[in-house]
Amino acid sequence: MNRFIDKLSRFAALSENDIAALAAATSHPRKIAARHDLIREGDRPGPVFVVLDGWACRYKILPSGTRQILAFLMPGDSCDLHVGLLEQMDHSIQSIGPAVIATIDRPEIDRIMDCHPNVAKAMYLAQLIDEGTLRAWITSMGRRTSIERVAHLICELYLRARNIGLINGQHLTLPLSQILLADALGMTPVHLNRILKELKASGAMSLSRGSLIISCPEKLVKIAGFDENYLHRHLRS
Amino acid sequence: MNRFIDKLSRFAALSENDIAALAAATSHPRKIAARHDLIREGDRPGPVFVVLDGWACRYKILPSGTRQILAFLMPGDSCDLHVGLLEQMDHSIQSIGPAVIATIDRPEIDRIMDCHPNVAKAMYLAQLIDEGTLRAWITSMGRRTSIERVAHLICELYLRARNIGLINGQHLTLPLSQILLADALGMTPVHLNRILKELKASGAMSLSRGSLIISCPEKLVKIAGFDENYLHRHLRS
DNA sequence: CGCTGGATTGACTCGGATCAAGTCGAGTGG
DNA sequence: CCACTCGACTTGATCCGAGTCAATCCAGCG
Repeated sequence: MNRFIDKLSRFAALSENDIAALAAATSHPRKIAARHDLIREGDRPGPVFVVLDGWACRYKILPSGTRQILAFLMPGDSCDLHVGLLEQMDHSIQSIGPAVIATIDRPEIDRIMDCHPNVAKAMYLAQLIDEGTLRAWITSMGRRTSIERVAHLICELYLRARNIGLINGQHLTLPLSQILLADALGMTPVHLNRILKELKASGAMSLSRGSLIISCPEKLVKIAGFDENYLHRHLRS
Repeated sequence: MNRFIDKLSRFAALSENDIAALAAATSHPRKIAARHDLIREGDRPGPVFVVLDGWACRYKILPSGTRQILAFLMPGDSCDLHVGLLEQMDHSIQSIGPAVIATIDRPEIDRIMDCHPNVAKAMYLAQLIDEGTLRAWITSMGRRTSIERVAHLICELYLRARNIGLINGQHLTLPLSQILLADALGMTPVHLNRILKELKASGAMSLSRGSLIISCPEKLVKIAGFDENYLHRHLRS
């Protein structure tokens, strides 16, 4: 099972040949320990990373020492195609738990993009969705209250996880500590904890020790003011 | 003078031929009134927009009616290459003042990207920088205090404007009302006004009626904790 | 000259940060 | 098997940055 291929297959019709090329490119993944930096801000970008299993995150550390998480990478997600054009990274990428990561170096990426237009199309779509997600995060941070923001992120993670078949029933295992979530949401862990309590009390959802249960999706969506359009699950035909 | 070509020329060595193709593609721009939506959230994306003169912004409106500005587009900036792949826009784009906008439709973009690899490279770089900017905004909203956030945005706008030759001396004309800036920074106009007063008092900068003067760049950079790396002005050779 | 939208200032409120103690659970080693 | 440790989670008390509400000022303009 290759979640990267699964994901791209949902974005474009891939031929046997396309799939074989992707399988070959990701056929030598590495196992990565938890909390291991794949690349750090300031480093010169190398190959493209593809998360085959486990979760990772993009983040920045500020002069004051605080951290802002910029994105969560789930199984199947990859980082920018063209990073190789840059002189240095403007952020870091770290595994969250233990993970399985493939790397595809620049010549191979270029070859795949040239010879497999449908793969290229799928990767462009993935990138557009990532960008839409960045914009949704800005919107959350700027204009949503903290309970809306938390609910919104949970909606996003739930839908993304469901897209790649990570859900059983209404239950999802989120390998994210409250500290991690707080760093993603731009708030303190203390406050996040209280908000989670509030969400639980409202009957919308509960999250404890990595186990997320959305007891009332409608309620959660309503609290979040969630509009899934930015995840672009309906594609242009 | 074509600011789009100027900008791309700084990202890759363009041949006469490359430049001619870009000039042809942007040879029939339209004049757009102030505060005019080029495209709205939910619309089906059409051609790629290129801002030749004037400023524009990407934004989202929330259910509560508040607005979050997601990016400022300055002369030379364009919007995503591959939007055409999407079924609908996840945000809107609006001119700020009167603007001159060219549109390049999908077949032509595809042709240019295919036949002019250096143009393609330059556009990929532009996109990577836009993405880095989105991440910098998330970092600002999540982890910077409001004075740091304001100073950071001003640093960014100043540098970007300088890159495209919009500066005379230390003076820059920003066609942005305090309301617009507040919507970009995720704060209220009232509070922004007080922060601007504070920045003026500190001797770092002053902004009045669209006229920005950075009286002490070092001070401003220090307040912002500004690191320009995300603008990627030094390119890989 | 009056209208209008942005800029400015003051008074008050409140969401979320900060500081400070715990509590709980999973490993770890004796 | 139990004590110890370490991180994450929880909860309470207090403080402050920023929002809200409201009045006023000001410049451009029909």
